[in-house]
Order: sequence, then structure tokens, then C-alpha cells
Amino acid sequence: MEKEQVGTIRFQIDFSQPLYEQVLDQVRSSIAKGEIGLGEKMPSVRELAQDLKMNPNTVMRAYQELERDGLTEKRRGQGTYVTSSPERVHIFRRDLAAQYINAFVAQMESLGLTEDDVQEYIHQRFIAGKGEHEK
Amino acid sequence: MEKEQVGTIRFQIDFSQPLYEQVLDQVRSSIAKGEIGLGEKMPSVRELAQDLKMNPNTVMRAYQELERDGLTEKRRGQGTYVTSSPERVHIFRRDLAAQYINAFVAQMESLGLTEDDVQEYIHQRFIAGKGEHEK
Amino acid sequence: MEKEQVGTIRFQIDFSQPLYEQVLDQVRSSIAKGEIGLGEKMPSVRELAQDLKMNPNTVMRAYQELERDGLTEKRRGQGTYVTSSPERVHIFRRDLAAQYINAFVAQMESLGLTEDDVQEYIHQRFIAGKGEHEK
Amino acid sequence: MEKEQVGTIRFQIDFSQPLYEQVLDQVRSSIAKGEIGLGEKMPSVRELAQDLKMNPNTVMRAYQELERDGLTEKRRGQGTYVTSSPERVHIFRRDLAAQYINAFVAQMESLGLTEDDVQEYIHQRFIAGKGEHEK
DNA sequence: GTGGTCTAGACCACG
DNA sequence: GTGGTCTAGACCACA
Repeated sequence: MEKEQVGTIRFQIDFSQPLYEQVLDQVRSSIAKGEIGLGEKMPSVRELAQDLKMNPNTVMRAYQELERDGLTEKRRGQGTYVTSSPERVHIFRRDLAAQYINAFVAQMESLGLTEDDVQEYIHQRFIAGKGEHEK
Repeated sequence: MEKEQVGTIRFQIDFSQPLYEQVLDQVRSSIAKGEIGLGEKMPSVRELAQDLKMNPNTVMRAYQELERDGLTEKRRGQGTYVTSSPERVHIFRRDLAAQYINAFVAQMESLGLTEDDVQEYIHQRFIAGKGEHEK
Repeated sequence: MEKEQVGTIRFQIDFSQPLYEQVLDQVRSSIAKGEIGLGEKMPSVRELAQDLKMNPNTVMRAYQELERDGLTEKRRGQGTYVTSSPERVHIFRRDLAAQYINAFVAQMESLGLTEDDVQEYIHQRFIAGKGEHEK
Repeated sequence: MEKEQVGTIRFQIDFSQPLYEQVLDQVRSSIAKGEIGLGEKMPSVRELAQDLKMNPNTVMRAYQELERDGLTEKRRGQGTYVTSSPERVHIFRRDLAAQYINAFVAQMESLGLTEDDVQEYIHQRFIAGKGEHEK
């Protein structure tokens, strides 16, 4: 679990999942949490690739997906910028949360668990999560 | 989304995900929910492969994983049987649920959502799920 | 782990290994330990198959192997008898022990363990074995 | 008994046992003995398959089992690496040794041999092993 | 009949 | 280039 700080974004990459997905998720997270502000300039593809010791193609793929999500936009000759629209971020967060929740509820139902079970489990997990936060 | 009934197990296979994973998940689910009883005989590898129109090796791979999970056992020359041990099923379900929940909570936190948000979302999703039952 | 007593031989069969091998090993063991005496009559193939709920072909295969080992002999029209020769049993035991030991030492060496490690491990295992004997 | 050297690992494959098991055992052994160092790159699936003249799927099966054992890990697009954790190797070796020893002691007891017999046999076998080194 | 092993060859995702 | 998935078809051990 190596950590790498690039600008205001902290990356933590491992080799067990697709690298471009990890970059994508962690940039998304930074935007959703406001760690990187609206309208700010993103690191360039090359710069990020170098810092994360990745192939530029891998970073590029994550950036393309971010733009498709409406979270960033390219300005010709100037690089990539986070969107200035709070609505965009809000809509994106809502949609992605809905998607995660649908998948999760389907998993729980496939195990035959009831809503009460799930609520209880999550309650415990959030509490536990706070205790060991950033261990 | 084709549906196929084999014994007491209902399968629903599509081509967007690994076939053996879908078989694995759906058999697990049937066992966890008790749709196929403890100690019951599973369909043979060849039989299931034929019914699901897939290669026997693909089904075998799912069966091997089920056995590694302790959910089934092979009897030489007789076929594959669901474990007779309720504890095994219980342990398996608990562990897998914990795994799913950890991943889910991490996703939610990466979007900056609070526990209350999540509880509320889930509550709505479960209600919705009941409404569209077998749409 | 079901146990089944047939004559003076106790069988304990599970489905994770070849059934004929288990029958073979357990009869061998009974002879080696003298639980079934030299010159005694063995249960018939059919009788043993019925008691162990096996296919007679499976038992037959074990019996053929026993005869090839020189541990039993068929008397026409009378059934199968344990050899009357103590030498045969002795030789068999020595040879089989050598075979087991060769395989075992090869396994230990493949893990890079020294003779002292092995002696020590075995010492502990034998002691432990006595404590829980026939739990 | 053909021998084949691939990187720092020496393979010796015959057709009387499952090929993937032999690959598995011999890689395990190389790691346990330190013949291939912690953190080193393994030969790629295709490369090893070609050198050992077997199908890539056969090698892959061995590699998957190694990863399940915690002895190796995959890095996306880069290949398979030996774990960097000495503890993992140590735990693995201890567990596998215990398993081998339990099986062996059970075999010896089934022949009615005492601990002293066994210690003596093993002592002789180790000495013999040294004498015929690389016969 | 059951599952287990192996091969050959195809196509895909990832980097 | 890496590994992952899938198919088709062969042969084997076991019961």
C-alpha cells in the first residue's frame, strides 16, 4: 500500500486492481469531497504518470472517463480542469451512489439478508471505521 | 437475460461477466437462501453445462470454487453434494457479507456520504425492491 | 467420518479419497497390527461391499491388490484368507514403511527442512498423538 | 526424468503425475529453499509453458494456486512476482510441513511402528540421501 | 455414470 | 507484452 501525493490529491495504488480504475476512483473521490476545488487545474497526464510510475496511456484512460462523467474538461493548450459547476458534481455523486447501492443491496439479498441485518451491519462498520480512521 | 431452471436452482446468465462467476454466485445464493437444501445432490457438471449451454470446464471451475469455500463436497463417482453442515453455510455467509459491506462502506466514504445518508438510501432501495418484485 | 466394524476390522471411510485405496490401507493396517490374525478368513467381497455400502467392484479391486502384495490368498470355493506366513507380513511392512519414508523425506527436503527439524517435529507429533488417542 | 532450468528454478517433469502439481510443488520448493529470491519476477506463464513444453493453461493453474497460497502475486500487465514477505513463506512452510507430518505419522501408526522405529528409519534415510547426492 | 487433467486455439482487458 | 476467460474435444481414474 504505497501512498503518493500529487497536488492536493492523495493516491494509493496497488496491483491487484486495474490501475486506471484506481486513478479514476481516487480523482472522483477528491472532487466529490472537495479536496480538489471546482475549476482547479488537474495535473497533466504526463506529470501524473511520472509521479505514479505508470504508463501515460493508463492515466489518459482515467482522464477520458472523468471527462465523460462531466467532472473535468479539457481546455485546448492549457490542460485539464475540474468542472466549475457544483450541480455537475452533485448529480454525479447522486448517480454513482445510487449505482453502488443497487449493487450492494443485490449482493445482500443474494445472501438472504434482511434490511434490518444490513442496517445493523452498516451501523457497526461505520463506527468501527471511525475508530481506526487513517490508522 | 435468459432464465434457466435446473433442479431447484434458477440461473440467469448474461455474457457481460465471466460465466463461471455467475454460476458461482447464483449457486452460492441458492445455498445461502436455502433454495437448495443441505446435503442435497447438485446437478452434475455435464448436466449443468448442457442446460446452461456452456462448456463443462466452465461449470467445473465454479464447482471447484464452491468446494474451496466449503459449501459443497464431491463424492467419488457419485457427484457433488451441498454440505450438510449449517455452520459452514453460516460462516460463509457471515464472511462474505462482511467483505461486501467493507467494500460498500469504503465506496460510500469515498463519495463523502455520511452514515445517515447511507441508511436512508438503503431504506428507500429496499422498499423499491419490494415494489418491483419480479418485474 | 463414519465408522463401520466388519469382523475384527474397523473401517472408516470418507469420500475425499479413492474408496478402494481406503479399504486396501485399512485391511493392510489390520493385518500389520495383528488385529486380524494370520490364516484367518476375510469377509467375502459381497459381504464387505454390503456392509460398507460400496460397489462390489470397488472392494474387489482392493482384494486383488492385497493378493498381489502377498498378504492374502484365495482358496477356491472357500473365499479369501490372510496369509499364514509371518515373514510375508514382515517383509511387506518393511517395504511399505521404506516407501512411505522415502516419500516423506523427499517432501521435507523439498521444504528445505533439516533432519533435526524433522526428528523434532515427529517427536512432538507422536506425543500429541498419544494424548488425543481415539478421541 | 527430463530436467529443465528456467531462470533460477530447476524443473524435473514426468508424465506419471498431474503436470500442474509438479510445477506447483517445484516452484514452492524453490521459494521455500530461497532458490528464487523474495520479490523476484517469476517467468511468465507463456514463457514457462514454452520452456516446459506444456500448455499455458496448465502453467496458469499452478500459478493460480501459488497465489492462493500467498507465495506469489500478480502485477497487472507486468507479470507474476514472488511475495516480498518472509513471514508468508515461513507460515506456508510451517503449515505444509505440519500437514505432511500428520499424514506420515498416520501412515507409520497404521503399520504399527513405534516412534523409535521411525526416528531410526529417518536417520538412515537422511544419511543415505546425502551419499547418493545427484546420483 | 461421475469428476480430473490436458491440449489447442481463440478472444479479451490491461499496461 | 502480461494474465483471464472460454470453447471443443480428448483421455483418464473412479465407482
